[in-house]
Amino acid sequence: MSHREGTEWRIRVAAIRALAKHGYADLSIKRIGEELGQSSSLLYHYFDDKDDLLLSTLDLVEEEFVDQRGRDEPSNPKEDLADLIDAFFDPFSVTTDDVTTADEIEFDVVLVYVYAELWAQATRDERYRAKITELETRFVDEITRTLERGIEEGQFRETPPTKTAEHIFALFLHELHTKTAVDRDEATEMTRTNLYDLTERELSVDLRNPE
Amino acid sequence: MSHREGTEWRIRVAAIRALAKHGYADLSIKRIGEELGQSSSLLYHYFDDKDDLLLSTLDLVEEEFVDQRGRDEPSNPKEDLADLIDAFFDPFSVTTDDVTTADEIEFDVVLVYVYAELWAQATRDERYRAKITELETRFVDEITRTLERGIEEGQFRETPPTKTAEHIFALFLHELHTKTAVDRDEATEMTRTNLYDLTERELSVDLRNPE
Amino acid sequence: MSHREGTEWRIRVAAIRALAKHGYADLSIKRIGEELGQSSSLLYHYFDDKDDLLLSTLDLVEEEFVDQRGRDEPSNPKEDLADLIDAFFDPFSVTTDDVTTADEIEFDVVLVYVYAELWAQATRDERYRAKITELETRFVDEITRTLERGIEEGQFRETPPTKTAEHIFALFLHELHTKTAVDRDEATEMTRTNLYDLTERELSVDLRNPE
Amino acid sequence: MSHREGTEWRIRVAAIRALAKHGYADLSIKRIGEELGQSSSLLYHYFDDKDDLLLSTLDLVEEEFVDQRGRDEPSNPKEDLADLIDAFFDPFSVTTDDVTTADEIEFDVVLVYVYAELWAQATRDERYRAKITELETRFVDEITRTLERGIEEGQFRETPPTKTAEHIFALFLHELHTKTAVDRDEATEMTRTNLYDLTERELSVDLRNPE
DNA sequence: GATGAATGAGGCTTCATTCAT
DNA sequence: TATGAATGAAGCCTCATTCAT
Repeated sequence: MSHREGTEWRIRVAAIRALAKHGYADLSIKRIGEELGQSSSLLYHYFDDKDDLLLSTLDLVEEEFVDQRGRDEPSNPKEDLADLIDAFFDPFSVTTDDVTTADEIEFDVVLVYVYAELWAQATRDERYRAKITELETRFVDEITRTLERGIEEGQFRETPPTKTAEHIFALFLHELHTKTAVDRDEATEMTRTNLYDLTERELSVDLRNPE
Repeated sequence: MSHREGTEWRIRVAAIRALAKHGYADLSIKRIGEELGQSSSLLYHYFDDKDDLLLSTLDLVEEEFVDQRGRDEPSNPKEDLADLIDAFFDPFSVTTDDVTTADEIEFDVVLVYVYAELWAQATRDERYRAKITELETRFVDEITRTLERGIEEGQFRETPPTKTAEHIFALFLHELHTKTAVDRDEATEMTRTNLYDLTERELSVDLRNPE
Repeated sequence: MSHREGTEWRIRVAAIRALAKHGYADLSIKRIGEELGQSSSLLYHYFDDKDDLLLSTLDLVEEEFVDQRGRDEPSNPKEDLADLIDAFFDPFSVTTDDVTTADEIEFDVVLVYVYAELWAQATRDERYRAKITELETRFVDEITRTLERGIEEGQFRETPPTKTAEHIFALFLHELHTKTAVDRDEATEMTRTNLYDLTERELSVDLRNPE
Repeated sequence: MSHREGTEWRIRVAAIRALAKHGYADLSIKRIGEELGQSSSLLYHYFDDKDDLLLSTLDLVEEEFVDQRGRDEPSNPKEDLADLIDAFFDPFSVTTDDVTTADEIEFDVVLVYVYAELWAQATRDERYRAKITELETRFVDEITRTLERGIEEGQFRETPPTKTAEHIFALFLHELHTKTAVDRDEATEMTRTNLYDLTERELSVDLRNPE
């Protein structure tokens, strides 16, 4: 995949890693250069300015997401839904401390943290908001389509797919938030339970016990 | 109430307003001074440094929250739950643009935006994380207690209160996120629906149609 | 005179000296700080930015000019004209090398060099152009008024005062230019001759030989 | 004419145009590259560094000047003087705004603006001063020679040619200055008048009314 | 002949903070 | 209590230049 090579791509990756490590508020051009292992002024050959680079970072998050999603052919809705949930929850097995400290974190882990990091910017900058909106729309759409397929195929109970997809996404956010921003261990334990209860009730399907 | 007066309190309020207006990443001592209408060096008489002030800001968020909660005697669990939900959703009738632009925003509106603003910091700074954790614990506890009271009084169906409270909180987060960080109107419309469906199903109570 | 004191005034003076020493193109905030003997960031307490400071510099040139002019009561037109010419030519007894090297140059000498330095900016920046225009207008007006007085009093021959004043100013520019920008010694020697010939012919008065 | 071709010549032209457009203080290698439409690093094949290029730029100004002058055989001194004056005044029919904005300005127009731009540099850099000195000497010499021919042929009154030539040049400078650096319309109108009065008086010849 | 990658130095400006008053 | 003066560090970005291709 050609877009996974070249200096421009390396800079974007460095920006993402630096963002995960230091956070948006403490992210400096200098630190991106350090993460890159090259002169910080180099990035001005490839991006207009800091904002341009950071915005493009969100494109990379999306590209990765698309690549990851497009990898497997959709087949069994129930399994697809389970996979999607796992893919979302997996990164959180890596703790925040690891992310802010370690040097070599797997990329999909880092991406989740970057996402959380840029929420706050989306509140004030419409460019960030537009990108994040698109990303989430895509994500929720994919859940919705999986639900629809399951309903068509009679695997899931009939339920308003959009509403249920949004509900699932809400529980994802809860997980993301409690894992990254607070120390409420009892809460994080509850997310999956609530998620499985939800699917059970809404879809009449139990994702926990694959028979 | 003594803690609502004096220069120290005014500084904290100014910090909160400046935080809501500019965001954590673009919050400077100078801007707090501007919001305060006094010299920025004044705050060094009352706080050790910027961090100290900002941290103390979270105390104020908590104080306000406590005051607000403690105002009314708990009475009817169903009504209490409905009030709690309304209190959370109300601030979002004020748009993000208003918050970042206007000068005189009602305080409880500002607080919600500040809260979203500080999530990201909590990821990296344990002091923020501790405060936010405490705040959320308190908030979820209150929901839990309300549910427990309702169950005791037979107003709600028997349900694991902690789990359900956490589920309600997840939907609160969803609302907070979609209202502040993305333009997904269809999503924001769905939050309340999901919330009411949840209470109906879990608690066998319909908060929408007070008979 | 109160405007001749205080940090703001000292900064403007430092800017002027640095401008004379290094020239507009090589004038940096750092160098102004060095000339001032204080931190370069200090100037941001008194001026919005570099441009603001430099523009204000021209105000100082004007203030000095006004003060200098307003010092003596106008009396004898012939003597006044001679004084005015001397005041303009005097600074050029200090060579360019002195200005760019020495530390303590008399202020009215420096001002002339600053003036030449900012011409080029006036071509591109209307704010500079406006200030320089005003300054020159004032200067030529004063020459004009002196001529008018001389004509009224019968000391000078009847001549269109505006046109002659402008002609005199043209010869001033010639002096300024040849003294600062080129090594054409024969030209500089000729300026005064041309100037005296002009007054003799136009005004029927010989400024060289006060009888 | 070989010196009017090739990449080196194109680079010099680009430098001149960029100089006229942005001014010396804001002239960067990058901008020259943009004006050239090629990579900025190209110029390091033809010039040692920025200074070298800019200095060579003045050679081009001189070459153009020489070409322009050498074009016609000197014939009638009176007509030659009139032509010379016209050639100097013509470029100023193009306004400063045009020069700093438009893309395709006639070359002799641009040259005048470049000349004014480099005065300030000549004050501090002897290499610039040497070139500008030579250029002006040549220019004034040509005026002087024209005057001498006119005197020899009896077309002009006997007058010290050097002094008068310098006086004419002073009025040229006045025109250059008022047209480029200030908004003093009344002054620019007066320059020609003064110039014609001068020739009439000094040379007993009226350039305005060719009978 | 021509380019794009790369860099270190330096540009302007904002920042958090201290201090004397 | 409150302020304005003052500063050093750091921020983002542009610059002139070199080098490999």
